[in-house]
Amino acid sequence: MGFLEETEKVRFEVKKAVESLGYEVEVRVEEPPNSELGDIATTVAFDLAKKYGVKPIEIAEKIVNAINLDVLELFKNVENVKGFINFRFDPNKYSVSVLNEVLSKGREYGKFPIIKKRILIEHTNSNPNKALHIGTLRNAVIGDVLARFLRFLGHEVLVVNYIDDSGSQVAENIVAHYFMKVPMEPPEGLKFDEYSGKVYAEYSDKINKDEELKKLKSEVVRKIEEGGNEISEFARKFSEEVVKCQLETAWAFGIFYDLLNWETDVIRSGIFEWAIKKLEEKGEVYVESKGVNKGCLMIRLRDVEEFKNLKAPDEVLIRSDGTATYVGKDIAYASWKLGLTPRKFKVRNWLQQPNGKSLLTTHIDGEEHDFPGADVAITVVDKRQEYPQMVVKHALKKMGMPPTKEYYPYLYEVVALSGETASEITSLEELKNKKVVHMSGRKGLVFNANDLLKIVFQKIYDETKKRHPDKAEDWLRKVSMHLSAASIRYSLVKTDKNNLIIFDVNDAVRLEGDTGPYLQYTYARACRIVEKAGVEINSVDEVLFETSEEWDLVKQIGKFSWVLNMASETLAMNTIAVYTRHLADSFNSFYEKCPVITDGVRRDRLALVKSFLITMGNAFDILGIEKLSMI
RNA sequence: GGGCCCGUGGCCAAGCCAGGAUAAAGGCGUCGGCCUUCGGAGCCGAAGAUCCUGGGUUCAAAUCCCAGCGGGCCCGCCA
Repeated sequence: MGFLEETEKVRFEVKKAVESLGYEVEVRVEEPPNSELGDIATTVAFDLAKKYGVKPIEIAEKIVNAINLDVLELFKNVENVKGFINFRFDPNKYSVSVLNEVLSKGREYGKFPIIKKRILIEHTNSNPNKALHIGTLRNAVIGDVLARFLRFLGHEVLVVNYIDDSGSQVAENIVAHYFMKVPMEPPEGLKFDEYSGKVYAEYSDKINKDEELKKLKSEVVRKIEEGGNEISEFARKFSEEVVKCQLETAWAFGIFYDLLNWETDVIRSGIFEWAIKKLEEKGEVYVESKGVNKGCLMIRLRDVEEFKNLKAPDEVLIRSDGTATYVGKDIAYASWKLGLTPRKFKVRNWLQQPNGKSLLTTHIDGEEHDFPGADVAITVVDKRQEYPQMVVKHALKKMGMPPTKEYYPYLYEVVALSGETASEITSLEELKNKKVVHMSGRKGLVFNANDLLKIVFQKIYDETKKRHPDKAEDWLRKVSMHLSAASIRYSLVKTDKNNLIIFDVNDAVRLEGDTGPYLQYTYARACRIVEKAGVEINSVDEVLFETSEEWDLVKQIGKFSWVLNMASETLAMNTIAVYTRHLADSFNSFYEKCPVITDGVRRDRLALVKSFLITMGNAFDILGIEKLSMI
């Protein structure tokens, strides 16, 4: 069995030994700082020392003597080192066990028993009036990896993308196109989503600084919400055009969805109305009679402990002009996610995705969508939206969300630009010396995901062609595309979600070191060995490993499910990316030192290479990295 | 005014939530090696760190607590 199972066995045996000595304590196991000391360790002796006033070294000695090593078949010994109790694997036995586990489980390797849940993951959530940029891409990649991961573990996962088609951003584009007669045709060379982003940047300020146009915008929002009129039809068509472009970008990165939820449909389905009524019944909303929010429907939040110190904790749900705010609609939408509302969306098939699955979209003319509600609703949103997400969470509680349900805002830090990159894309010299430049759609200061993909692709294509001058153009393009997408995905997911990413183009096109191409290169060179060996191998009886590189690789492979188990608790997807790189590092060191094919084929080493490929492949599936046998 | 996040070699960064062993992965960059054996997008080696500062808790602190400093963000009839 793998590391996860063996740590559990050790924990159990240590606990038994401790109890046999008449003590009671929680036993924790960990990895020693270096493998000279052992493979699994516990500091339980120190805990007992504190709790019972005994000497750690002495109690550790007693525990070691009380442990029945016969039960721990894969271990060679256990010893007391200054109070630390260290277990050491028998390398041959553990290697055989790990390799057979991997070879027999294949694509299932890494899974562990779970309590299966229905999980809804919402990600991407770009306003449908602009192209995806590297910030929304971080959102989409994190969400996609989460979805792939939770599916891999065996959960039932529904991936949705919320289309904010009734907000003020789209309304501004509609004012520009519909009333100010800005043409709908993008100029040569621009996709529709890129074009609409430019129109938004150009007209947003104009509209908001002009009272007449602002009134028009408010009217547009109202019309869009009402539906069944010329403006709402026009707006839906506009948004659909943008969303199609955004989807093409997402697909290029291997990101797919199950359902698109349109904000206007939150209103038209009656879900919004239901949610407001529910809050009214509970006495949690009121109409403001004075001050800046006069005439608005507010939700009362001043009674919530964590909002106590805010200047104005109550939040607007319906504006004085009768239109709904984003938060208002999001509360209603969240009540649907968790199955609190009896109202249903109507949905229909919209597009066929390149992964073969069709994409559903909410639509007024669709069929009723049968979704019983998720146990857990994960919303991937950037940190700036923490406050409104908390509002949603508390509103759900006020509506009577059962404690078995969980609303989980999955927060991550944004992507900003380095001064260098910001000044390059805007030709504004003054930005050059800044360390951080935040992107802004309104200012047109954004780095689009497509543009990044093009730049990375060019670099990778040139490199691939140099290495394979005789390969067909089709192959070169396909492989380069997979490498480019993986490269960008990896760079976005390997960083801790709480860290601000300062994006710099020069760094983004790197192919060496801690990069996606490095991982895929490693995978491909392992494929070459298996191919050349030409020997089927599905199990091993014994191994003759004698190098530390072989042993390190076995241990790394064995740790996969242990890493996934931790990730399932923290939902920190970067830990899976970091593990995957460690795994590649171990393989490359092994590769240099340990030939598999010499006079004949070393069967044990070949089994190790195959096990590596299976493990790495499963990790790639979770990270959304294509498994290429040649790059 | 209130709140959240980040601070680890020149730069980027793992580890922090669940504290341990002589205090610390990896990458970029710098320097030196390795293609007549499975792909050099690789490997091996060297130099480079007051883990922001000061207190505290503890047998043990990069990790937990408190205060401060520096950077980013949120508190809108935007989303």
